[in-house]
Amino acid sequence: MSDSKPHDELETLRHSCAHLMAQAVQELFPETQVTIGPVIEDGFYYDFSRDQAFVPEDLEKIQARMKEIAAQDLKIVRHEISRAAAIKKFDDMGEKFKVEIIGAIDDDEPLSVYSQGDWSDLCRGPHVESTKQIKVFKLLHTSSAYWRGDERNPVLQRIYGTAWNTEKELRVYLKRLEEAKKRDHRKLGKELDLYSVSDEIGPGLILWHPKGARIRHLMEDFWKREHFKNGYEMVISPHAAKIDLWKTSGHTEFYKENMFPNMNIEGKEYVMKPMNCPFHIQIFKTKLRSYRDLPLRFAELGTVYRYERSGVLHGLLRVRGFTQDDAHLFCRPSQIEEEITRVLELIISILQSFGFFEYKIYLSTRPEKYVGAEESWDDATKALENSLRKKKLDFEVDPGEGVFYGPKIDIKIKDSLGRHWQVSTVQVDFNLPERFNISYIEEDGQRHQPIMLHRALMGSLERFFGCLIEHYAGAFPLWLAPVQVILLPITDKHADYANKLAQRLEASDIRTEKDLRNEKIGFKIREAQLQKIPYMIVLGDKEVDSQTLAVRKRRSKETRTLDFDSFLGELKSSIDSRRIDSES
RNA sequence: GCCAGCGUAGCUCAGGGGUAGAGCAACUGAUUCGUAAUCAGUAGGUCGGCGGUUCAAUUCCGCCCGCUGGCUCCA
Repeated sequence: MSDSKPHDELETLRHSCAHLMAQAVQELFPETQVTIGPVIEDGFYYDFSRDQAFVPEDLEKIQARMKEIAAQDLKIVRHEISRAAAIKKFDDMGEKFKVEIIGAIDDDEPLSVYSQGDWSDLCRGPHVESTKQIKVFKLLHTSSAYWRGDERNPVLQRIYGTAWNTEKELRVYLKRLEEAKKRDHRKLGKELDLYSVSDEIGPGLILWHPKGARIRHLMEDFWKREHFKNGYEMVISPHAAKIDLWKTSGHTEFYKENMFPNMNIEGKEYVMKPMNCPFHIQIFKTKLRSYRDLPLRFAELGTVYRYERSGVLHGLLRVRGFTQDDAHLFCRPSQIEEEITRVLELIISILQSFGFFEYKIYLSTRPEKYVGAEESWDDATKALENSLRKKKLDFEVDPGEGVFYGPKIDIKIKDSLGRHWQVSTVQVDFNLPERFNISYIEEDGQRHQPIMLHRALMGSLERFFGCLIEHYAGAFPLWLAPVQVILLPITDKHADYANKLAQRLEASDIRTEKDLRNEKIGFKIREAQLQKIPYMIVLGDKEVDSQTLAVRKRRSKETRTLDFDSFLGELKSSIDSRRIDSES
């Protein structure tokens, strides 16, 4: 089986490698049935039907067998086969999943079988010519998956692997995996004392430790300043509301499976909020709005609670309570494009400030099931598209992938390891204005329904923080570093000078720590380095005598001797410009 | 939630049917030192929880909780 994308050479190799693996598995474990084995980013997987799961030792055996089969130089041959013959062939082999696959293929599409030695598989191809060409590969891990991704279907055993043209490419890839492991925000979160989750509190609920919270405050402060500058007003809403609000909004109908169950307060049902929008709408509704008031931009760092199945929780990236950097814009239809453009500008500017310069942007259009008039959808989609073009942002259209209430733009950031994370989103909403029956008075003196836009830039602060940790491998740029400077006196004779400097730095809003412990300087440097503190200041007799600082940066071993003012000047210029360079 | 694996000191991990061990961290003392680990000592654990098997369970079994890798979904 294969996906429908055109195959490049490496994909063909990987696909053939998946076949090679399937052959090895069936030779070693004859009771196993094959299903599908597509190419994925950086490798491939194959789903097998088998009662027992594969264990790591099995992977070694399978991999060894693959090497043997590859060495046999089996020619990989394609033949077309009639539908009836195909069904009979795979039915005889007891491959009931393959039979099912054939049943799902269009009648007019030719069926092909690829054989290598006595092993064959239904497959569209293409494949390499011989098993011998598959030299560089490694099986990575196993997991389970449902047949066709549906949990009502049988459970399959999946094996993931990777294949490359050269040993060197494989080594580079494995190195990248290792690097990603080192940068894992869960590992760094512990090592740098940024956050934790507690069994006693509950899974998916984050405790921000002082250093993590420090960064969060910096993120929030920056975010708020930028929003005030850009014509937003801050609102604050509670964490729970009566169930009726969510009935009106439609959440109990469309979002129920993601909501925390109701709680009963004096006989009334309340629910933790999974979104902020209904609250902002209530604020909009507290008075009669004129077209002169629009656009109205309500922003909130709003903490929401969503039920996520326990198995999907993941560090900071997938949690049950998180804070969205949310905003809802109410505008006239003619203002959509301008507003979207402004949102896009703000998104790009903020993401760049945090060090993300590459994006993948998706425009999702009307799905099959939708609310609102077709014409409004077309206009809004056009407005989104125009804004993207005006800002010269490359994007892909995801046809029919919009949410039922309106078209949207999603933005994924690319981190320093080339991984993509969904963060920003801008969505047009035709549903809530209708459900809550909101209106404003137009120039014509009549009530009109405003257009409502939802948008988030960082998405969730938790997730964004997780991305930041991994993007910087914990070595935050100076403006974000929880501790910016650490003072390291060589002996306790120099402690007074350190205290004095600390005071002066703190008075200038520099986040400063001092290490007055009775330890050798090498030890203090090592710890500061492991804590990824941007600036280490060594203070000994020389510095005290000359009233200077021996400055060592986290990324270089060189030290420079600076006076206080020029050191402070260097810090300030980096902080004020939110510099993201490898040096700071 | 489902499949698989894991859960031993604050952290990283070893061990294993006869009620536990290392390194780092913590604490105490000595050392006052110039750019990635100074030395010595002390203390620290109902071996995730609850049941079961057994003369005896941290070890074997069951259930529960949590974590990890996936499946599905999404900020």
